[in-house]
Amino acid sequence: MSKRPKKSPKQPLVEQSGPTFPAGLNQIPLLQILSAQDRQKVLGEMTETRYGKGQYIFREGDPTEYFHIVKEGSVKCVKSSLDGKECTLKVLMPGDLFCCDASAFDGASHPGTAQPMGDVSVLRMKKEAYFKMLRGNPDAAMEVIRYLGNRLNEAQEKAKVLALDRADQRLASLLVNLAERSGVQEPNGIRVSVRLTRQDMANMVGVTTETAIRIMARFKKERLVSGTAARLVVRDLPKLRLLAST
Amino acid sequence: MSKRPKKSPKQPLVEQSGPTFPAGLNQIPLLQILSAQDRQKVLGEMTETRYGKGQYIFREGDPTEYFHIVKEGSVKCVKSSLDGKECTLKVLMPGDLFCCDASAFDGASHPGTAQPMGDVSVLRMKKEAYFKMLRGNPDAAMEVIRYLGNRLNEAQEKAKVLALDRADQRLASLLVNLAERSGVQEPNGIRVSVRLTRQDMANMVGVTTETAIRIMARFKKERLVSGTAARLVVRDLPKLRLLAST
DNA sequence: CTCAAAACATGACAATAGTCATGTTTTATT
DNA sequence: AATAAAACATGACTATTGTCATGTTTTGAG
Repeated sequence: MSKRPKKSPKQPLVEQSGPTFPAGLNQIPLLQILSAQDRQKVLGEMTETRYGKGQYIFREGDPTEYFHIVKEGSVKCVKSSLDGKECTLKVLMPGDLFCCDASAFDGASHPGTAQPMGDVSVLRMKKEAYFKMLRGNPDAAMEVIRYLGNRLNEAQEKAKVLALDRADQRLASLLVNLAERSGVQEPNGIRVSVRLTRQDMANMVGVTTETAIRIMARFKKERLVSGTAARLVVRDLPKLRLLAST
Repeated sequence: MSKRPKKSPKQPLVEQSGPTFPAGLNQIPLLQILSAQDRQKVLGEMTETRYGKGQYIFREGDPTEYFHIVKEGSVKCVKSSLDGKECTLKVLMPGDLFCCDASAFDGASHPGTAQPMGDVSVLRMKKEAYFKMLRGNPDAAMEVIRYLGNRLNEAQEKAKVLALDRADQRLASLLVNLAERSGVQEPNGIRVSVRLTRQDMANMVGVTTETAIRIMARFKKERLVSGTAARLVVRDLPKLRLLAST
């Protein structure tokens, strides 16, 4: 819920074009479903692009031309209101698809902004090629349906939390999700592998930065979490889970 | 956000089994996409069921066995928190699909409750038959992808509104949506064709019933709306739209 | 290493929305 | 038409969260 509009990006996008063959393409369910030859074909049609801090993958209102897959790093999906407040709807991780949906049809424009969180690498493909691929691969189409259904459930669960829970409960839910979905076990707890400032967390649960700071300070005092931003550790998952659903 | 748990339903479901041929099957994009013979086949595999007030189509936690289409009337998708508060995530209208998604896979259970709003008629189909149909009909699969994508965008827009807007703005958004999506032009405004009490509206925007009543009273005084429940009329759509995004 | 920017922190106060209590009106049902 | 149940309404008070101001600490770029 930050009010200060973000500075616009300075550098042009660093682009590494051409067919992408090797590397960490495991982790991507959609590609693994394809037969070896279909996968080669699809990879030949995809371009890998890297983005860094301060850049945008695309912005709210831009025309929709590509289907995307996160290959490395995290990408946040953000929407803004007219008065400059913004909220983060989803953090995409490697293997996540975006613009695999309706916005990609109908010649519409992007309903939100996609922003890298640190350095990321994204695969993308012209939407026409993507649709053709889906039509020719029932397995791929079913995988996309499964994926979108999961995203829809997730989004609805998020709406429920926003509608019914207090700020501290929403933050607790967020921490539980992060620990479960991107947590790394450590001696003193579960470290969240994505760099998240209090402001980021605030934007994810619909509160002001000050409120997020105050609640996190309380959580820290109660030994539920420790650390900030790059070194955020969940120390008591059960208690947080309890708080989230009380 | 009602706290009083709803009374459980008394009557068993009224069921009208067997193949469903005629009637208002226009309005259903997914069926219209199919070839005449595929459509006949699918209709032969679908069962029409009617539900009335106080009944449930399915409840949160029930096992997922069927794919559903709303044929007549409106269905609300509801989630509850442990302490009995509930929120309405979506009102489904004729042509809307539900359980077309991931929850239907994985042998999972329903993430929310589906409740008729007044009398409704629903078509349903065993999920195995549904999946088989999708695999054999790329056009149908693409339509479901398109549909799910739209639902996801809608859910994310809803999350944004819940995260960033005040109660009166959220209610204004709701009224704008209702007027646009189920509105009937009338001499003094746009009547909302779904019966909606203040409590229903409260559950849709994540406020208490009292707050919804107070805000609606204010809107009435300002001539933005008139009427209650069965006769809710939006009198000044532009002003509401403005308020929603201010 | 330096220094500016970003992130974190905290207090005082204001605005918003929830809670509880109570009463009236409307709506269905017999 | 009678009557019980829902829905609508309103006041008084409380809890939660936002706003604004100000200061400290941490981080990252040069």
